[in-house]
Amino acid sequence: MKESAALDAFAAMSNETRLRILKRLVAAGPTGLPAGEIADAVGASPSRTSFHLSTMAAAGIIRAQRQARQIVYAADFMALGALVRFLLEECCSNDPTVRACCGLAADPASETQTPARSGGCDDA
Amino acid sequence: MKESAALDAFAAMSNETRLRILKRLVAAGPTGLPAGEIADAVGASPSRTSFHLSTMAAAGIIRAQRQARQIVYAADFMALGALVRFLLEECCSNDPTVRACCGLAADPASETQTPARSGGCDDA
DNA sequence: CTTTCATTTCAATAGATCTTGAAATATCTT
DNA sequence: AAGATATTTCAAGATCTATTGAAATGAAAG
Repeated sequence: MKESAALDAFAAMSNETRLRILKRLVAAGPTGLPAGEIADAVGASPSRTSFHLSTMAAAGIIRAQRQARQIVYAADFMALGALVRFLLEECCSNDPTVRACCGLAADPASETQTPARSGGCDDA
Repeated sequence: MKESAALDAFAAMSNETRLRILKRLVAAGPTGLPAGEIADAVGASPSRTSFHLSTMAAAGIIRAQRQARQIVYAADFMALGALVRFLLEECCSNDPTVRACCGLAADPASETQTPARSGGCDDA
C-alpha cells in the first residue's frame, strides 16, 4: 500500500460520520447498501452523506456501483485489510507490543500459536 | 478504546509529517527521541515539529517527557496496538477478509495456525 | 415525454488545520 | 546573573474540510 493511499484512508476514518458509515457498510457485507439507506442509518442529509461517501470512495476504502436508480456502496474489505497491515508493518514495524494487543504472535513469521493478548494492553 | 480517541488517532495519522514522525519514533523504540532530533530527522522547523508533536501527544499515540533541557518523545506502543485492534474489531467487525490480509486467522478465537495471507489481498 | 425517485453537484459559508517567523519559556553553563 | 540551548507559544495568513439548501443529473414508470 502506498503511503499516500494510507494517508487518505486515515483521513477518511478520522471523521465521526464517515466512521459510522464505514461500520454500517462493514455490517452490510459485500453486497453493500444504497446511498439513501446509508443516509437514514447514520442520520445525515443526502447531500452530506454523498459528500462523505465520495470522500471515502476517493480514499479507496469503499466502492460505488450504480444499480438502477440507486447507487450502492460497499466496504472494500481488501483495502481495509491492506490498511490494517500498513499500520502494523509500515507504521509500527511489527513491534511486538503492538502485535500482542491484537492477539498476534510477537514475530510475524512465527509458526507458533497466536497468544492471548498479554497484559498491559489498553482496552479496545 | 473510545471512538473519540480513535478518531483523534486517525486524524493524527492522516498527515504526512506526523506519519514520518511516528515511523521515526517507532524505530527509536521506547526510549524515544528529543524534539530537536525529530525535527532534523523529518526535515521540519522546530515550531512546525512542535505543533505536530503536540497534536500526536493530544491524540495519545506518543508521550512526552522533559529530560533536562530537552523534551523527549516516544511512541506509545500500547496505544498503537489498541488502535490496530479498534480498526480490526470495531471498524471491521473482525471480517475474515480483512484479517486474512494481515496474516490473522479468520476467526479471532481460533486456536488453529495463523494462515499465510490468502490470495486477493492488496499488497501492503 | 412528463413525472417521480435517488443521488449528486454546486455555491456560499463557517470552521478547522497547517505553516511561518517572531517572541516567550525553561533549563543548563559559566 | 548573563548567555546559550532546546522547545514551545503566539499571531497572522493560507489552505483544507464540513455543512447547508437549492439546483442539476440519471434512471425508471406512467
